[in-house]
Amino acid sequence: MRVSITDVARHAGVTPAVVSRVLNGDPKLQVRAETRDRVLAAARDLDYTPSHAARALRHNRAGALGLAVHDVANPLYGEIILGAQRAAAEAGHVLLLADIDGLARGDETFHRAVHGGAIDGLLLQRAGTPSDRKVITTASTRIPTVLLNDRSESLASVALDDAGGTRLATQHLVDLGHTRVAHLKVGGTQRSGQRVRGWRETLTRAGLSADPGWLVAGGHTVDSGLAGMRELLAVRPAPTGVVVGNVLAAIGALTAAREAGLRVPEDLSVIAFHDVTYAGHLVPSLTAVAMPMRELGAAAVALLLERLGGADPRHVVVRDPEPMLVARGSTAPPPA
Amino acid sequence: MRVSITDVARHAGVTPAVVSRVLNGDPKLQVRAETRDRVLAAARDLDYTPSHAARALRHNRAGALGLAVHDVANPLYGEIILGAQRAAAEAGHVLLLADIDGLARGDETFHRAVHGGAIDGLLLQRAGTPSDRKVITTASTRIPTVLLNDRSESLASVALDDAGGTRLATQHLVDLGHTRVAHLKVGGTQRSGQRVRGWRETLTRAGLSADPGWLVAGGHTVDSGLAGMRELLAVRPAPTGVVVGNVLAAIGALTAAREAGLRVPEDLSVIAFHDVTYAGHLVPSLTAVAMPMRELGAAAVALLLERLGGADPRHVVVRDPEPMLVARGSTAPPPA
DNA sequence: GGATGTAGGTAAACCGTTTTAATAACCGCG
DNA sequence: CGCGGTTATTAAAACGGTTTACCTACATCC
Repeated sequence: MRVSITDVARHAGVTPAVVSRVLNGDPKLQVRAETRDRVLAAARDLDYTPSHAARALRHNRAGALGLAVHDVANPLYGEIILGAQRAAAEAGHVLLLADIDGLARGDETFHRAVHGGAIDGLLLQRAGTPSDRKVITTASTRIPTVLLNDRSESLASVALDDAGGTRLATQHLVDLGHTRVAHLKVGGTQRSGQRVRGWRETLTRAGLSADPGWLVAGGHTVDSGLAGMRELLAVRPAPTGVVVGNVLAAIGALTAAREAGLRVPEDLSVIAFHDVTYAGHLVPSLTAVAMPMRELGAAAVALLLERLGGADPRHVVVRDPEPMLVARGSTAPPPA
Repeated sequence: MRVSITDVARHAGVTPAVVSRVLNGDPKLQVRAETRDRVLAAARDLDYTPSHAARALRHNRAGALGLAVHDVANPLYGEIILGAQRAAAEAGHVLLLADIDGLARGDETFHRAVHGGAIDGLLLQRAGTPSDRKVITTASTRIPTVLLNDRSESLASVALDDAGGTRLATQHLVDLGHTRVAHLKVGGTQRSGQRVRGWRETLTRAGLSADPGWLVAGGHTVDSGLAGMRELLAVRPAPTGVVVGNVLAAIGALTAAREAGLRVPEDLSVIAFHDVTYAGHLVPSLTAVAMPMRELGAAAVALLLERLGGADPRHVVVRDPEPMLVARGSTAPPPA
């Protein structure tokens, strides 16, 4: 049996009201120190924990946040999830995980969770698929929603300093002496645009050309990077360095280069946006720009809680810590 | 405002009781078809969804399951999480994510979630750290708990066919003609023992020696694989093939071999337990035994639900689909 | 025509907390 | 001694469902 507040009350010789008010520190409560102590002792003795459901019912808030992503198994999302989970726990909220593609397949559980008030707010990592739209409309009309890695006019959102990170990556290649630098971008989202901007600006500022032919669409999977790189390798004049918008895509890009008989970094330099633990163990080891994914997740939770507090939706860019260049073996000066 | 069951009742001209019983399909309810239709129509028109909290309070079960892992960002765990999440959703339960190391650091949120009845049961992927013990004692006395990738006498548990997978990997090397096959095991857990058994049995059955010197402890990180492999490379007589207990450790092992000037697979064959999407893009591409991680997650949820239904704890081994050999470029016949 | 049955509901308690308004006990004061 | 003012505590409603027991028509049967 659960031990309820009534049990504690009986044990302490008071009514449930007193127990509740003591335990929650009601400032309007006047109570003798001795009574307070009896209540606290009883609660401790019985190992009392308030019922989550009863609280949720009474307060009309669940103390839970939802997190919906496309690919739980993607290590980058994993970092976001970790950051979000910790921040939520710190704030006394639990984090509930959902799978966007599952949801959109008419997953009734999610609908019930949102409309039934099982979660107070939603973090959403969309990827531009049709599923996203469905999920957003289901959720955002009922509960505050925060977009991760994205920007929106109507909803709150958090993003990384995509432009800054790409600038850093591009500048690294420029500093090495590259004059023909391509960009394998990640997709058609807003953040992709920021990255393109970072790439273009850096080249322009260095007096170099940002040839549109060097801007090719990849994706955030190994295969999309492979395909994008194959495409890019056919472009003339051929670039000597490429900024890849995602670390998994970069792995595919390395494969494509190898297929084409190009040596990395001697013939072609590759630098990835995002870093992963094993990047240093690839062959060649992969130079990357590490982005604060964990902090992104934490910031998203903070923003969501802020919204739950009644604040207006806003857009936040996570710049702390800054994007960091991790120079490894896949970048070098261009061939002479 | 939320639309409550009372609103629906008023709209349909009946009492809340009828609405509840119609919507939940109470077999003991006698109702005219016309009335039933009115109720259903009202519920649809008002877009009614029952309150999660109220149900949870009344039924004394939350409709939520907890999943606690050590490393959310680990791609292997990601697969488990995905499988569990989908299975839970299918069964009408939501999945709640927790971070074991966070929990053990005196995370009050988790304690409140378990003791407050926010989750009905817990899936736990332990790793043999002291944190695990704390979490287990917190949870398992209050709610049914299922151990993932492990075995226990007192608790329910699910595991993979670790012995079978290792047999498959070892046999692959034996078939290629290797006679000196080492095993870089993953740790001190029960499942590690199963793998050692698979390795030993296969070699013995082939009339080969399972030299204790060829059994070295690694781990499930890149670094632990690196360290373990360095150790193994000092052993004489040197093995010509090695079965690595984890794919991340295998990546570290490849690095160690490269450091030592060994060519893979010409001088040394490496095969990993577990497969990941990018394994084919490593250099050399990594031969691996793919294990049904997603199904493991799903089976764990099924077992937990079974326990919630009152069944006794039992141990389940997920054998469907079977471990599958994915032959790639890191294995070849031994040097002549 | 009174007992019996059955279809079609309804009333009310209950789950565990929180919170507001009310009340009892006590005190000093005139 | 009766009154106002604290101080300490309580009673009760409310949150939104579910469920059991009960009630009311109406029809049936002998």
